[in-house]
Amino acid sequence: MPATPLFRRIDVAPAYQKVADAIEREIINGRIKPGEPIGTEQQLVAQFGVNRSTVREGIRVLEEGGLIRRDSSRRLQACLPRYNKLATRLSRALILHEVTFRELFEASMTLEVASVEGAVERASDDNIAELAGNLERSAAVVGNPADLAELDAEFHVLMAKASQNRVLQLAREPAAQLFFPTTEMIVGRVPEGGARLVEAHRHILDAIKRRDKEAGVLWTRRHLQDWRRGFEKIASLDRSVEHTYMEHAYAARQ
Amino acid sequence: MPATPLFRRIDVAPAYQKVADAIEREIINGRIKPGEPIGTEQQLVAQFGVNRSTVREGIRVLEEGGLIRRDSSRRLQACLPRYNKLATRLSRALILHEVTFRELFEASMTLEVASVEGAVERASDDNIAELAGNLERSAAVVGNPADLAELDAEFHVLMAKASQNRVLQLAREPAAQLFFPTTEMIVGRVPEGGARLVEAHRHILDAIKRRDKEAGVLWTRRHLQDWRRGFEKIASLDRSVEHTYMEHAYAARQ
DNA sequence: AATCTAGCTTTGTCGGACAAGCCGATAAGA
DNA sequence: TCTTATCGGCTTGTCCGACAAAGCTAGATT
Repeated sequence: MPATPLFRRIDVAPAYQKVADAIEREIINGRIKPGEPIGTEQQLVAQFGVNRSTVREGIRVLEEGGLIRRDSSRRLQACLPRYNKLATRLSRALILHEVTFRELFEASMTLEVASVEGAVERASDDNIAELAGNLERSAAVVGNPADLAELDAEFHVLMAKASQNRVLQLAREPAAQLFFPTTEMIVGRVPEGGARLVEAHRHILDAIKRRDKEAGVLWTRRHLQDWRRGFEKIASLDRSVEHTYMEHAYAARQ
Repeated sequence: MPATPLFRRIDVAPAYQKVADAIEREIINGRIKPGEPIGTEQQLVAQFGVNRSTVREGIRVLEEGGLIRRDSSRRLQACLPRYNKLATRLSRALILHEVTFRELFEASMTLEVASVEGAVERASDDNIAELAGNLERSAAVVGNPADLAELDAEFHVLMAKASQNRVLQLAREPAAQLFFPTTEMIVGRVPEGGARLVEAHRHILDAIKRRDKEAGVLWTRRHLQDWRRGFEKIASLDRSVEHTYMEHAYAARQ
C-alpha cells in the first residue's frame, strides 16, 4: 500500500441515511432555522434524486431524533429537539441497562442539589411564582399520592428551570423520569410522607426566595433522604430499575 | 356529554408508528432481550399485516432510537442503546438551544466532581489501571494539543466509568461532548497548559488510588478552573455554543 | 474433508398507484 | 355583501410489484 493512499474511503452509507445526514447538517449548522419548512416529500425527491420511499425513511430518522416535525398540516419543518422526548429515550436506555435505584439516587442527589444551588442564585420572579403555584397545589392534594407525586416531579422540573442552566435541566431529566414515579408508592405507604414532602418543598422555595443557598441545599438533601428512607422500606436500593416498573415512566411519554 | 364517556379515544397513530411501538414494547418489557433477533422484514410484514415500506419506516424509527440494530449480515436484532450515540443527540439539542459555555462549565463542574467522588469510593483495580494507562499516554503527548485533548476527554470518561454509576456516566456525557473539544484550542494557546492538565490528572488519579476524596475533588475543581481560565482568554463564557463550533463535536460522531 | 459454485433469501432502492385529509378557489345561498 | 357549500389540486400514508447487490446455504467438485 502506498504511503499516501490513492483513494478516499468510498462512502457506502445507504441512501436514506445520506438523506437524513444532509438535512441534519443543514439544520445543525443553522442554514435551516427551527420553524422553517423543509419542503414537501416530492421536492426532496427531486432535490436528492432518490425515490420517495427512500426520502421517507430518512425523514423518519430525523423525526425520531427530534430535529424535524410535521406541523398541523403535516408539512415538514425543522424544530428544536424537546428535552422531554430525548430524555425519555435515555430513561429507556437506563432501564435496559438495568441501573440500580442506588445509582439513580446518587446521581439525582448530585443533580438536584446543583439545581437548587442554581435556583437560589438565579431564580427569576416568574420562576418563583411558578414554584409557589406548584407548592400551593401540592398542599391541596397532600392526601392524594398520585396527584402529589406528579406535582413533586413538576416541582423539581421547575427548580431545574429556575437554575437557568439548560445543560443541568437536560442532564437531570433522564434520572428524574425514573426516580420520581416511585414517589407515589412511597408517599402512599409512609405515614406523614405527603406532609413531609410538602414541608420540604416549602423550605426549599423559602430558601430560594431568601437566596439562602445553605438552607436550599440542606432541605433538598433532606427531601431526597426522605425518599431514600421511604424507598428502603419498600425495596432494596440495589434492585435494578425493572421492566415492569417501566410502565409508569413509559406511560408518561408523549 | 355523559359523565362516563361512551367511547374510548380512537387510536389514529399511523401504521409505521404502531409497528415501532409494538416492537419497542416487546423490547422494553423484556420479552425480546438484547441480542435476540427480531425477524426479517418479510416476517414482520406477515405478522403486522402491513406493507414492507411501512415496516421499514417503523424500523428506521427504532434504529435511530438505538433499540434495534442490524448485525453483520444486516438482520435485525434488539440491542442495548449505546450511551454515546444517545449523548450525541443530546449534544445536538444543546447546540440548537444555543446553551452558553457558562452553563456547560457549571454543569460539568457538578458532574465531574460527582464522578471523581464516585471513583474515589468505588474505582476497581481495572478502572485504576485504565486511568493509569491513559495518564501515561497523556504524558507522552503533552506537547501535542490534538492528541492530548482526546486523551483528556478519555480520562474523564474513564473517571465516570470508575464511579460505577451508569446514570452519572450518561448524565455527564452530553455536556462533556461539547465541553472537551475546546480543550485542544485552550491547551494549544496557553503556555504550560498541557503540563498543568497532565499534572492535574496525575493528582486526581493519585487521590483515587489513595481513596482521598478531598484531594480528588480539589484537583478536579482546579482542573476545570484551569479550563475556565484558559477559555476566558479566548472567548467569553457567555458566548453560546455555536453552530460552526459544532463541526468538532460533530465529526466525532459514529 | 475442504473448497467452490449455484441458487435462494434478504435488504436497499425504485416506479407507480390510490384513498384520505388539507388548502384554496369558486359557486351558491342568506 | 357575507357566509356556507362544493370542487379540484396537492400532500401524505399506505400499498403493490419489481430488481440488483450482498449474504447465506447446500449441493457439487476436487
